[in-house]
Amino acid sequence: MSDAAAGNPAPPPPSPWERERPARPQTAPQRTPLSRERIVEAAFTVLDRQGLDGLSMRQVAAELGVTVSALYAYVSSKDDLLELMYTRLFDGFTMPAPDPERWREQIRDYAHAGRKRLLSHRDVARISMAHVPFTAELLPHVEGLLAIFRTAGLPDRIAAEAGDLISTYIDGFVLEEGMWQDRAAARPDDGDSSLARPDWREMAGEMQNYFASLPPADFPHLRALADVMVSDSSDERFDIGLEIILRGLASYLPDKAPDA
Amino acid sequence: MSDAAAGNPAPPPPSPWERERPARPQTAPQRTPLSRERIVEAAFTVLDRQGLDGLSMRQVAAELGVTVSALYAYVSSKDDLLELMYTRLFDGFTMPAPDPERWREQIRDYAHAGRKRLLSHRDVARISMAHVPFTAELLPHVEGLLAIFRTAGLPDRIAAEAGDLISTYIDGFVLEEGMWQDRAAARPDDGDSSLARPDWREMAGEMQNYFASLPPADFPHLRALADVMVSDSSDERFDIGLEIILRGLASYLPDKAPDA
DNA sequence: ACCTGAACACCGTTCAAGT
DNA sequence: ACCTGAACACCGTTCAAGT
Repeated sequence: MSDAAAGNPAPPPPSPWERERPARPQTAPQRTPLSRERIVEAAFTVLDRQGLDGLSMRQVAAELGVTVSALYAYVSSKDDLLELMYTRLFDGFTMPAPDPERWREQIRDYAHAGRKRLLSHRDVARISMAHVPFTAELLPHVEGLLAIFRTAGLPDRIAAEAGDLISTYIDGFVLEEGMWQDRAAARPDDGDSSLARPDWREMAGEMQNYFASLPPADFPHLRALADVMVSDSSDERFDIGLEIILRGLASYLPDKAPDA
Repeated sequence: MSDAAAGNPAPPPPSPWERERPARPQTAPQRTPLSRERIVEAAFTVLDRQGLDGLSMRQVAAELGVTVSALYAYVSSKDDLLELMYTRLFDGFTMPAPDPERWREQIRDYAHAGRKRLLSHRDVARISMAHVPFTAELLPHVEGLLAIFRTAGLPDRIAAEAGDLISTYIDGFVLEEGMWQDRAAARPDDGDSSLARPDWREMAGEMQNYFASLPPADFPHLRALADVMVSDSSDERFDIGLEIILRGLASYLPDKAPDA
């Protein structure tokens, strides 16, 4: 399903924020030659294996069996590569036509898809937080999001802020999820049982022990909330925060029931 | 005004997330010797001058007129230094005693103070986003925040999420502010007029031009919202997002008027 | 047309050695 | 007790040279 078929508008001209990139080589591939696509793919492989801090141009080159300098014929800088990775996360992601009767549900779907996207590769929330989606390829998504808010009847100044608000929420929430996972993975607890699967439940237990060890007189509320903070799953906690935002937005709708 | 005088509880024992640090040397200073405090101060100087990407241990050492290796007697790693900087941002910041009648105002004050803190040095929002305030020094602030929410009457699961939500909002908002400023500063527009003062208004004009250049048929909502997105000041936009969250939270209060 | 090799100017961190 | 110097194993980026 192409963007056009899904009703998404064509990408706009490049914005002033976009880095210029070297033109893509147009020759026919002979023997799996390098390409921007292959480089991005290799970068995701390195990212999942080593994390963002271990993602270097040299590692990407090694992954491709090639010298570092070879990459610079296709990619103008590491920042350019990161922007490419950021953009690729949105591949195949299309915005629905705005339905004023279902705007909450549409935003929920958008948020869930966004979180899923950010969880699809390690540390991509960190990459996402460092980028603003005002590039030619991503602007249609922003448009689609604003369309939902405005069609729902939100005042313009609220709709304008709402897009940023939920995008920031998604990025920030998944970023924190990732930090917990990293902390859990970094614990020298049970040796190298599994390098790729940090254990959330183990970390939760440790958190709970820590909160329980706090002086009750000094931290009554933290102790009272420790159970719910830890026992709720990430999915549940994500939905709770999302619902707070949705209710806040709904409060600006002119003449509907306050809790539709 | 000490923490105790303000009613803030004493710092708890170190949590499992905290990096252990070398013990602070207890000798009397002879001739402005190194110290953790001086290193952090120098780090902020370098940060403001070169940004987070230009903040290196070597630059900090140079700022102090000292060899890099000298730093490692006081600071166990660069991450440790960053955590120290993060913690220092909260110095002198105390939470008010929760007042259920004024919880919205108290949260607004907290958010404004938080944003001011993040704007006090360049790129600190990026540092903040990479840290979780669950260290001994910062836990009292979390406690104070949760106290406001719970005392106001919010259900536990909402209160537990509310702290994260507004903290993420503050960090994310200021992070974006900083990105715009960096973009504006990076523009090779009018030479090196002033290295320290990126021009928000210039960037806003450029954004507006860009939005105005979009195909109206494809981006009706973006075009419609471009004016308000750009003409509102950062302060106004921050307050709007904050108010959306506060209204969402208020909707969970049991028996008050929905719009107190 | 595509890639290599070598170089440049940096990093964080460690550790023996100086005073 | 405090700091230096040198080294190690890395970085991103450039550019002449190979094929």
